[in-house]
Order: sequence, then C-alpha cells, then structure tokens
Amino acid sequence: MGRTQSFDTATVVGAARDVFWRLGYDATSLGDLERATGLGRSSLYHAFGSKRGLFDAAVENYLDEIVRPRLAGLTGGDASADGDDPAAARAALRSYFAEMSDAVATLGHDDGRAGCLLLISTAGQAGHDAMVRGAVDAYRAELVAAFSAAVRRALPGAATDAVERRARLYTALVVAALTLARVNREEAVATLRLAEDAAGAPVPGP
Amino acid sequence: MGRTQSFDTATVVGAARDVFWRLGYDATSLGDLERATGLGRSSLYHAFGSKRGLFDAAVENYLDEIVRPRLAGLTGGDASADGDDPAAARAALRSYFAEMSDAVATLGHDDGRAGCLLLISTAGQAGHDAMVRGAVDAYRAELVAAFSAAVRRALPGAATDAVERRARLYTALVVAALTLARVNREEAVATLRLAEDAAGAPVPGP
DNA sequence: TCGATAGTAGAACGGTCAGTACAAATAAGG
DNA sequence: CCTTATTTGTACTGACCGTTCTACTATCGA
Repeated sequence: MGRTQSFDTATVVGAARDVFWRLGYDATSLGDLERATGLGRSSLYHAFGSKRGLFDAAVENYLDEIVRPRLAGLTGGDASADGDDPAAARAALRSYFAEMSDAVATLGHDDGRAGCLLLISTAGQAGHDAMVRGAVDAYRAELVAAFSAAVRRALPGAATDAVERRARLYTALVVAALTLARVNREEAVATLRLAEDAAGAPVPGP
Repeated sequence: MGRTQSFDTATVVGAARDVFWRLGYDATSLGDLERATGLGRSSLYHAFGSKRGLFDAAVENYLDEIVRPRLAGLTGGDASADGDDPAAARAALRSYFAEMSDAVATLGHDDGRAGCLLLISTAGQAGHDAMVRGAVDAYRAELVAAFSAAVRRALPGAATDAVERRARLYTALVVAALTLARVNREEAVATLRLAEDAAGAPVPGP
C-alpha cells in the first residue's frame, strides 16, 4: 500500500475534543485545531472529512472517555454482586456527585475546559442542527437512565414514577451544575452538593 | 439640532434581542441584525457603537422585559399586604414555575427563541469574556435572591441555610430547564414540574 | 431661509473562515 | 529498485465577518 499515517488518531481526536470543549463548535477554527493537534489541514480533512466530522469524533470520544466511565458506577457495576444493595447504590450516587464536584472544581482551571462539551454546543448555529440536538438529548437520556438504575437500587420499594422524578432531579442538578461551571465554579459545586445530600438520604422528599 | 431618528429604539433592541436569543451572540451576524431590525449598518453603529453595544442593550432589555417581570411576584409584591402569608408565597412560587413551563412549552415554537439568552451566551468566545460571565452570574444571583425571598416567606420558621438550599435548588431546576429547552421541550417542562411540585409542599425535603 | 448638526445609505476594507487543488514526500508490495 | 497508494505541505478560493469611510439627507435653531 501507500504511506502510513504519522499520528495516533485517538490522541488527535482527544486534542481536538479539548479545543471544542473549551471554545464550542462554532468558535473553534481549523487553525485552532491544527495548532492543538499538530496536524495540517490536509491530514485533518483526509482523516475526518470535515470540521464537523472531527467534531463528531470528538463527541464520541467525550462520551467514551469522560461521560461513560463516570456513569459506569451507577448502572449496576457487577450486577449480581451488590446489585441489590441499597446502601451500595446510595454510595455510588454520592461518589458520582463527589467526582463531578471535584471535576467542576478543578478541571479547566488551567485550560478553560469547563462545563460540558455537549451542552455548550446547543448554543449558536450548531444548536439548530437536528443531529447535534439529538446527540445532546441522547446524552441527557443516558444520564436519566443511569440515575434511574441507581435510584431503583437505592430505593427498592419506591414507586416507578418516584424513581423517575428522582432521576430527573439528579439529571437537572448535573445539567445545571455543568451549565453554571462556565460562570461560577463555586455555585456549580454547591449545586452538586445538593444532589450529594439528597443521595445520602434514604427516603426521597416529595 | 440635526436629523431625527427614524426608528423606535426599544423596538429595534427588542428585535435584535430576539435574534441574539435565537442564535447566540457569536452566530448572530450584522446581516441578521439588519434584516431583523430593518436598519442599515450605519444606523446600528451610530446608535449602539458596535455589535457588542447592541448585544448589551439586548441583554438589558431581556432582563427588564422578560426576566424581571416574571420574578416580580416572588420578591414580595406589595410587601406589608400579604408579605408574611406563607400560602401566598407558595402560590407565587407555583405560579412562577407554571408560567415558566408555559413559556418553555410555547415560546420559540415558531421563531426558535428557546431557552435563555444569557445562558446560551456562555458558550463560544463570548463565554470567555469576563463581562459576559459576570452578567450571567449576576442573573443567576438575581434568581437565587428572588427564590430566597419567596422561600423565606413560604417557610417562616425555616433555618437560613435551609432557605438557601431550597433557593439554590429552584435556581438549578430553572437553569436546567432553560438549558434543556433547546434540546427537548417536554423534558424541560417536566423539570419545571419538579419545582412546581416542591413548591406546593409546605415542608421541604432534605 | 440657511447653515449646523445629527441620522442614513451603501460601498469598501482588511481579516478570517471552511474547504479545496495539487504537487511533493513517504512507505508498503512486487 | 520501482511502482503505486496514501499522506502531508502549501497556496489558494470564494464567501462572509465586523467595522469604517464618505457622501447624502433630513431636521432644528437662528
């Protein structure tokens, strides 16, 4: 065959992801991406087709590397082991929120990488793109699903709609915290603390 | 003096506000603003100095025309009249959330004017502008203050930090709903319903 | 009525954007 | 080694950006 690729795709996508994360899709220029990845336009266009193609790869990377690893603890872990232990589920919820608090408090202090790559993409022209909106909504649904699974384990006797409401509440608090993270870190952390406190209580409020 | 202005400033600012609201600051072009306001660049620059000047006027208009009228019911209304009636305060909270639900459900169905003008401005380059971040944080603080006032009236005996937590929770739910409104209207409404339900309950959860 | 003054129109500016064309460079297979 | 497929560097395209400039127009005070 021909010449071999001189760069590691995952590394390049990761670097591009951080730029999109920092600036948002619209405000990120190909110059920014060239600088961050160390590649020229030719290589980027050859490998990803377009700015949008690289963005899609970055989103996928974001979900796989950032979002889902943190969500993994909520969805059950090794199912049969402690899958039905309410205390373990509550602990998983609390540790998730603690991790998020830590991430919001520390991440992006240096590189300006604050909030959520997907949520900030809802602004601007990208927000009017049906594919982008769909991706963000899928992300939201993934959050709700993970929280539902955890809450169901944490509150074995709870009614279905009570579990749903609780999951929606947690999702909303996370969304709000990630939105506020770009504006006021302390308030974002305080918002997550609300979720952490709620997760510690064995019985949910109204 | 000289020639008189041929347009109504408030009308023009309102039209510009709706464009910024729809597209966000970065994605809004002067062409969009010309089209929406019916004015030429010259008039816009003469009256507002720059795109940013017009945006600042639009934000001020947004706060005065959209945000604060809705918040007015929470901060006390005619103070001494029912200023100390917990039931009235709870009703004010519930009606605020109902109004927000209605706005999220209906507003922008036609014109794409969804979510919050200020929150969507945190994305992109505008989000790295200290002035913009400050404006958004001031907006958040205004929400917290209004909710604190209402909750304090709704729960006369509640401890200060319980009131604060409650106000922060309401703020987070509103922020989340306005963020999600651009992605999934139904979920945004459901999120506000959580707040509405919580406002109806006389005793707050943990 | 007649400047002085403020508002408007439209073109033009330099700069940046995403995307492309094309040739040079490089590595694999024969 | 030599062909061939693929990657990469460079320069360019046409479009659009926010801003500015100049010429023109309308209005008010004198």
